[in-house]
Amino acid sequence: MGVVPADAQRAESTRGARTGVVATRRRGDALLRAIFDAVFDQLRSAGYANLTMEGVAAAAGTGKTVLYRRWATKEDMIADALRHRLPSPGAVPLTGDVRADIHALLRCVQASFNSTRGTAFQLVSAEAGCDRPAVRQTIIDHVVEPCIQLIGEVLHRAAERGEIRPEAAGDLVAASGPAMLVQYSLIREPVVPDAFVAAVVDQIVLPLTTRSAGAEHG
Amino acid sequence: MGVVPADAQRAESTRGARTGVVATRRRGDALLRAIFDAVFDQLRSAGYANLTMEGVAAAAGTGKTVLYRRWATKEDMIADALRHRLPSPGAVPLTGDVRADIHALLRCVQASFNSTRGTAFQLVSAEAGCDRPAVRQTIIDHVVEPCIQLIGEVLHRAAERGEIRPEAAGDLVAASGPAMLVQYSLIREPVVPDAFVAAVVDQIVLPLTTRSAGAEHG
DNA sequence: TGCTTAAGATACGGTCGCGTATCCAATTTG
DNA sequence: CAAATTGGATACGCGACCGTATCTTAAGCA
Repeated sequence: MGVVPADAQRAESTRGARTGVVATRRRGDALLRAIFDAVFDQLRSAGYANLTMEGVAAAAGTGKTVLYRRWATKEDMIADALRHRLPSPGAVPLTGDVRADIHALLRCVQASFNSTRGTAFQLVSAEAGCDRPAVRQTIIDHVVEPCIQLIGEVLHRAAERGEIRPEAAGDLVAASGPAMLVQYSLIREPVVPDAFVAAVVDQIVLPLTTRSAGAEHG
Repeated sequence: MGVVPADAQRAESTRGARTGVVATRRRGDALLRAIFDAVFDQLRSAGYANLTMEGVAAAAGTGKTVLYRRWATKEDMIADALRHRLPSPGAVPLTGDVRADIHALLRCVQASFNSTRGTAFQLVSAEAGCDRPAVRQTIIDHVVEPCIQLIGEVLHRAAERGEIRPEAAGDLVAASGPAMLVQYSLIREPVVPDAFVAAVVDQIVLPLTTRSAGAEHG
């Protein structure tokens, strides 16, 4: 073996069957993109618990070798995939309009689901409370915390301008928007629709900021 | 082998080291409780992805045999553990007082975290968006949906009595409380403190129900 | 065109966990 | 106390996946 005509096998290789193309060999970014697609594909179909390097390699139409050349562990690979796909809340331009800014920041959280095929929070919580939270922290640090933080700042400045009631500029209100999106992704379906984001802004976050609301509670 | 004195080994068995007791053999419910403790222990320390039957057996001070006598698969075992440990929202007595009832129902969601060592939502989302959500559905069906449902009814009746604004009796407001608790458990720490539940009631849910709130939005 | 780099197939030993079978001993039952 | 039951310890074959090594060949570059 090894002396057999290799081209015969090559003709019906896995990759050919997947793309339908005559097996053009990918490199660099194109390959990387295919791998990341495969990662989220696998997360979605098999779940985090059952994701394997071999499965990802097969889904990407490549070999384990290629993966191990880039990442030492499964966690590294996933964390890297996230870093490439997750949006950056810090890059969201803020206008000063409370409604628009909160909406923009929540769409950022929404994008973190949709850009990862709805698996982002699956990842966060697959390791929740676990002793070694490897992947989990990537998402929290990269998207959720910054978004809550920025929403908090938006609220705080609005409160200083007197646009909203001062009590609304607290941690809980700032966290309410992201919480609703997470909830939706977990309970309903992985991908959060635009309409839901808008509904959260108008029926949850903004109502909490209006002048008279909640004065008698607390 | 097999003819060696078995008592010599028995003296320093795993179970003895764990309980400090002279290895009294458990049965029925006592054994079941030890197994469920071990399940949540393992979920917490190793995570859902790394939970194994052998690990649970070892942690419970028993053998795989005992587990397989009761459950066919890992998922069955975990689902059963949940069914035994999760609170029943339907059993919460409702008084008619909006604040008290919502508080009671949210404490039920809180209890679903704390009674499972904070692993309940870890489980929900470990399989979020996955093709075969085995364990996930148990928690959603058993606690989260009923709680949201009941909160919705409480709000609805309060709206009919004119105690809260009618728009607040919608799905989003009903879901906001549980969403905040899930968020906390995932982002901050697995176990949700009492004070946080109270803060959610008074700073999020109730403010959303007050008369004037949010009239101009949406 | 020839050289260098990296893709991708394949094979391999090793480990881990699965699920079963087997046997022994502790409880419970009558 | 004898019988029936169930807990508990191994042992074992099996398959999946890991991580590495090897080799061929396509892609990019000078």
